[in-house]
Amino acid sequence: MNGKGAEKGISESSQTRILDHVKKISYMPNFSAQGLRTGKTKTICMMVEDIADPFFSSIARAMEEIAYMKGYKILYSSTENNTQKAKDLIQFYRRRQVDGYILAPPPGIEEDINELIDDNLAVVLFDRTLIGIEADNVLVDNFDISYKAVKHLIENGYRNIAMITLYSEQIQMTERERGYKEAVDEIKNTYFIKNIGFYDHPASNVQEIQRFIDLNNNIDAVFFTTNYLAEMGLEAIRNLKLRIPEDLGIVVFDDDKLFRLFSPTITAIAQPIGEISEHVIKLMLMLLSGKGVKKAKKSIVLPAILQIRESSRPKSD
Amino acid sequence: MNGKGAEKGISESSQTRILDHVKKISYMPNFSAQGLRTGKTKTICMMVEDIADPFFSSIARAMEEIAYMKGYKILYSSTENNTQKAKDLIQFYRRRQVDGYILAPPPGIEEDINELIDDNLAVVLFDRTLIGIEADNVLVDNFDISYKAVKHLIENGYRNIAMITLYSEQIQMTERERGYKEAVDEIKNTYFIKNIGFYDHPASNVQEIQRFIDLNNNIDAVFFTTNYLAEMGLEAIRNLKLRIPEDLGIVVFDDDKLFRLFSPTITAIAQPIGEISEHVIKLMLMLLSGKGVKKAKKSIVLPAILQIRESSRPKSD
DNA sequence: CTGAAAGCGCTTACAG
DNA sequence: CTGAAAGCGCTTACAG
Repeated sequence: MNGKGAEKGISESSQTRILDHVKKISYMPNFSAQGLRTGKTKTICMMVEDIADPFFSSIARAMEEIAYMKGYKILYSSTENNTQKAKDLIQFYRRRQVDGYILAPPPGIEEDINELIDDNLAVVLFDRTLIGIEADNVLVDNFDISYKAVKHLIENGYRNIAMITLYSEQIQMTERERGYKEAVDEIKNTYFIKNIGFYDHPASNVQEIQRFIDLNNNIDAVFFTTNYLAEMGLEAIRNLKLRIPEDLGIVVFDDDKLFRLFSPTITAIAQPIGEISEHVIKLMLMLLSGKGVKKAKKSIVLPAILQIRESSRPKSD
Repeated sequence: MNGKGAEKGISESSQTRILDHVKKISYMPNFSAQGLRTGKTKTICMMVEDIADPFFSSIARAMEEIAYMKGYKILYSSTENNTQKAKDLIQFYRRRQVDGYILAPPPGIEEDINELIDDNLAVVLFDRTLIGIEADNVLVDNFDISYKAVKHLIENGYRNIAMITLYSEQIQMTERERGYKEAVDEIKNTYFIKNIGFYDHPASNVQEIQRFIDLNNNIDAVFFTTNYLAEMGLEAIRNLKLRIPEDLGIVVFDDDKLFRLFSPTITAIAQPIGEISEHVIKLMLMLLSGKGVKKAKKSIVLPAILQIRESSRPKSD
């Protein structure tokens, strides 16, 4: 029944007879019992900021598919970027003895992650890392693609480029900021940066962005560092009755299926969902198989793609 | 430790002493052992068409939150509307002894669902039902809101209204079609219906829709019965260089966060995500608590909301 | 090589 | 009322 009939020297006919009977009574091993005996549950948990975010839900879908083929099931949870909720979730999953942890970690859970690793549990981080943690991780080259995106605006004639971003010390965000700054530095211009709170009310954020754009009316382009900031920003721009890209060029970090259908279409940075998912699951399976546990941790950095569309087309003036 | 100290007559000091120690050694009961002993796993599975679809991922997020507070964890899976995959998943979850099944069922799994119910497992359906199944379910009034949506187009002066929908016998889709037909019947006009295959290649679907609109050039409005059909339809309309709503009014079933930011903004039917999720979890918890197991099954039908925007504004001619 | 027995960590029925 | 023992369904080390 474990597929080792041949090497154990059990006759073919016995094997078929037994397997037929197993099929007939539709025997299915009890998972709790297996879990109790082996300590393995064939379950991997995945914690992201928000499972309803298109980026994370697409990743979830892709990972689910790959993991399922390997006999693993994935449990999803949304951390809401909340440190305490993430800590609680980790405890919750430990009780459930999940085999592996795939995390897009919120800030402040360094210690909890290190405990997992110390206890020899499989951990793979993605989208971001935390300082002081040695874990396998899969990242996108946030700095490089952000630099390229802003550089693209510059090459198309935009000069006073603003960045609208979160108040955040998280590495994926600081890297995006670093890319923006490096590109702006090359034209020796000043930064126009507006920070938004993650937990603030969307309506007041729209107001904030609106005021920012209005006050800095020399701005001729905006780089939004996340999709939901862009959503609020597009509303602000609409309220201000500014034309895209004539009055304001736009580039957004994270693509959306609908951006290519906007009028004008929206230039966006597309993260390689499929590749990220594949690498994460591959690293996870390697850890679960026992290989690589003692090895040096791997950090995989993938390139993202700038989807150039109309919202950043060359300035005519 | 089970909170029954008082009624068992254990002194307060002993209680605190024990609980303190429990906390110190951070004891956590083993879930597999509990599951093995009690047959309960405090886990609910949820099977939807595609976890990356914004409608389903929003539902997932909302359900996760409610269930988590009640001590339940949710396992998600995408069926891809594939009968065999759904059957496999059900078997997979049975082995794992999940306590409850929340399903947006694909066609052809009637028997599997009835087996679950016969075995006294908790089952709640949502988004759609299947004929011949007696299970608790939560639906949206697809007929009513579709009727209202098409009626709204008629009231705004549109006369030759097309419907672009899936080839599908699923109840949520046939109800949307029925709503369309009832509204068109009232102006005694003909139906313009284009059916699309769920598994066809998106690019060829865009071509199909384009040809349909082009050939029936008297059409002055389109009702898209799902969000992804609208996505393809908007691309087709763009390719044909038709103006919305001057050349073609638009209403879409399922709202998208970005529809209000389009130019023009897109009129859409918004399903009550929060309410659906609450009702589903409530029914599920009722079944899991043992109440209502033997009771007649409940069918809850919720109203949806028509978000009227610019893509369906009154015709001026 | 094979089959019986031990034990994973709980919960609960039961003897004292 | 309380504490020890049985047993959930597996897997695997071990005796025969």
